[in-house]
Amino acid sequence: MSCENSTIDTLKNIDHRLTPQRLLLLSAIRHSGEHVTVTQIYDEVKTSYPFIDISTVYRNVNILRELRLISEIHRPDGEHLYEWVGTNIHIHTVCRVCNSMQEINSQYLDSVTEDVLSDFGFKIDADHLAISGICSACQLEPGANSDD
Amino acid sequence: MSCENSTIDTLKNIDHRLTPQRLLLLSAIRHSGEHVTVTQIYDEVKTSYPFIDISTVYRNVNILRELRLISEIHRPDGEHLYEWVGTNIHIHTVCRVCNSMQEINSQYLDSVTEDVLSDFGFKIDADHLAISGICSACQLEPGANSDD
DNA sequence: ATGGCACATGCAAAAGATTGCAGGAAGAAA
DNA sequence: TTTCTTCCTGCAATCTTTTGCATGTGCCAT
Repeated sequence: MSCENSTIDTLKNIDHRLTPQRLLLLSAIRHSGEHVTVTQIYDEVKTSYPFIDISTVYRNVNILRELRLISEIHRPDGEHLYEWVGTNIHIHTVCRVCNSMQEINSQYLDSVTEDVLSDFGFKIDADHLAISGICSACQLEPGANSDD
Repeated sequence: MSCENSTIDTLKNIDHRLTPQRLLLLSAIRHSGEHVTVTQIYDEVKTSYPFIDISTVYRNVNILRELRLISEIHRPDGEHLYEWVGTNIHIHTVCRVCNSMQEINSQYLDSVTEDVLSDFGFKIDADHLAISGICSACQLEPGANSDD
């Protein structure tokens, strides 16, 4: 799996080890091509290594998140999703009615990022934000748009 | 407690009942004046009504969130915080290093909100967003700012 | 004031997520 | 290859959050 090389370097450079479990987990997230839950990762890894423990998945997911190799998205319904952070940097919109997600270019945040940095010195992570709202389809549904 | 009147109306208008537990819980969140966890709400309510169950707190917090009477903030460390949604509409910045939070005016999001609405038809909830990043203090710490 | 319905509550059990620990293994050095 | 250190894993126990159920209660209609 040559596509894992940069990841391997990233891990090695900061004193993290390449265990079979971790590689399988990385591969499962990377090749899922979408946003996955801890349970989905667990189930996927179990198909090739049935002895893996769920706590290993939780621990690794947190480590990879801290290393910013994967990003964590909080859906309005509380579910946590994880996705590979590749070269395709983007942010998400998440509909709070139907939970659908859409990727949008992170450049949409450029002006906010600039303003907040100059006014507060706060440096926004523009690479894994999930913005809650209502998608166009759900705005057409009667009642879905009532914010009163 | 006259300040609860508008809340009472909001609940009554949509088929939700005013139980003593719910009122105590509402009051606890409203008068805390800051962002609180489920456990903090539970402890606070218990001082005046020791028989309340933690599941009641969880259930009510979710109901109130769906009604958008309170907002839920996801800290980078995974903790969920709740705060009263009053007239002071704002968004939060949350430092992923020290977890400190700062309120900023939601007008900072106006341009993004406009752009995303016109380009995708997605209507952003600009009233309870928590933006992850690094605060000015933590940017000065050696190592905290390494994004490589 | 009373009756009835639907929602809310408390309890207990289940499901989901985290943590401590002892053994095992990755990676560096010789 | 061998040894050593440090991190990682699986297991079990624990903590947190959610859910099912029977009972209780707010609130509308009468």
